Amino acid sequence: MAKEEKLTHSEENYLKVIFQISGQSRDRVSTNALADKLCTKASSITDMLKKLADKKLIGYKKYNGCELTTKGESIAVEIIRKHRLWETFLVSKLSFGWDEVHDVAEQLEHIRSLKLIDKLDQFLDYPKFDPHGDPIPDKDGNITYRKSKIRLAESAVNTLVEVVSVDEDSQSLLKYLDEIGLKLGSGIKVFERIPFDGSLKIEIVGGQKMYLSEKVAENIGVRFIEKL
Amino acid sequence: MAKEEKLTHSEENYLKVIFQISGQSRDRVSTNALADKLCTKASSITDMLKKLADKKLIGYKKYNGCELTTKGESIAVEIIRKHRLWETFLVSKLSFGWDEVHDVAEQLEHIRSLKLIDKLDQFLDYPKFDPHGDPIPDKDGNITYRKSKIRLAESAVNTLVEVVSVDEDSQSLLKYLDEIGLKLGSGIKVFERIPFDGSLKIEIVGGQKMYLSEKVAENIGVRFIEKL
DNA sequence: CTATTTTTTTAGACAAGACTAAAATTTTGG
DNA sequence: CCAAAATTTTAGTCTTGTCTAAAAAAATAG
Repeated sequence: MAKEEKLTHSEENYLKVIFQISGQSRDRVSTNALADKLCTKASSITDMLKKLADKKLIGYKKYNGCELTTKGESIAVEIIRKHRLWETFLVSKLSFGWDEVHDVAEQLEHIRSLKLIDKLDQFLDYPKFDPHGDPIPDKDGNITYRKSKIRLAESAVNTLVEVVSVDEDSQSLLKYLDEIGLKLGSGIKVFERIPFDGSLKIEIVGGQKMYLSEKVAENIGVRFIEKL
Repeated sequence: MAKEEKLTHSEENYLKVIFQISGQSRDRVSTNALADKLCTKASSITDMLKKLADKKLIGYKKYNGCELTTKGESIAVEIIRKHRLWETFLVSKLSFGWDEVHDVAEQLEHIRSLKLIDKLDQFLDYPKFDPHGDPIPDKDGNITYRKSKIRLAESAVNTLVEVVSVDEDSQSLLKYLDEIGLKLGSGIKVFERIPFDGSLKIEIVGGQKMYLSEKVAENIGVRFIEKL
């Protein structure tokens, strides 16, 4: 049993965001990157990084960013597990839209209860993915990433791909995707990439032909299905 | 639309506890009573009462306790609504025991979402009472108290009564009631009140004959059924 | 390779919410 | 009615997490 010093919501948030920014590759995370994502000033970040380093949750070297320790990572993953399970609950049981769950889940992810999350997981029948297509870590913190996932912005032209995830951070993006009828599982035919602005000429299978900006395409995860 | 200044968890807790202590009769609440219930020092209470008074959530006069304003009361009732709905969720959907829900609900009651609570209410099919038998305020803040409810400690001898509520504050009480097989809806035959310590000789209908201490009997709400 | 720009850290301040110790007020008991 | 006891408030301190402004280090450009 490690010492179960409990963290504040704020500390938990920092760990979560460090995890998210560092990505699968576990890169070191810069102070400014955190300030951006957390909407605070760099000086506040520095303060907190010192505290987290004291608690052995991150490695931190002045002017050289930080990275999670094993302990810090396992806490971060736990928070992400909670976040994604709650999102799943909100969508599948309370019929929230996928664009409405993020803010509420940001609050719910900090509820402390040994029992609650496992019961919720069970109640939801052990879902593997959340409403945005992101994998839900299991009880032991294992995350099974979809190895074949790429960004729509990077997919080749003249291919058919399937939408497997969308970035959940922006409500307005999700609303827009809703409007154009793009969902998880949708097929997308990629016809052409416009050199000028990187936008894509596509067809949502069973739906409309249209152009998607590069920025939108960067926030959509797909897997390759076939050449056209 | 009133100004929707949002309150901290702490402020919400104060309002909730002021409501609970003042009871149906809306009595003024003393500083010490709050300190006891909130497990803080009286000086901390004074500080907070000043803040709440500034925000017009309570009436406060030095050395004379406080009482909720209309605005404060409606916020308190909202928190209680959330608390009781979450408890109901935990017990009826996640199969928590009635003795396990209080602490988690104390956290969940502070989740802020316009939509969440109404959706939850709907999901639970608009329950009228929580797992401890307390009434759940409706969307508009109306609470329908059971007018016929008395404390078991005060019920007459040689009567049959029905358990309609138990105080939820103490996990150990609830566990004990579980052990002796006492539930909401249980019938209790009250045979005798021992003058020495106020304990009661009872029979749980369909269960055992036994003695209940006065302290336990004070925490059980019942309604009269018939004379024996 | 130095000068400027960018990033990061330090120093000092503040608000929230708690605490302790001491002072003030109210209540109570003879 | 006055003295002791209980309650409540004030004053000053602490921690957490944020901020601004200024200093320090690193990165970049000519």
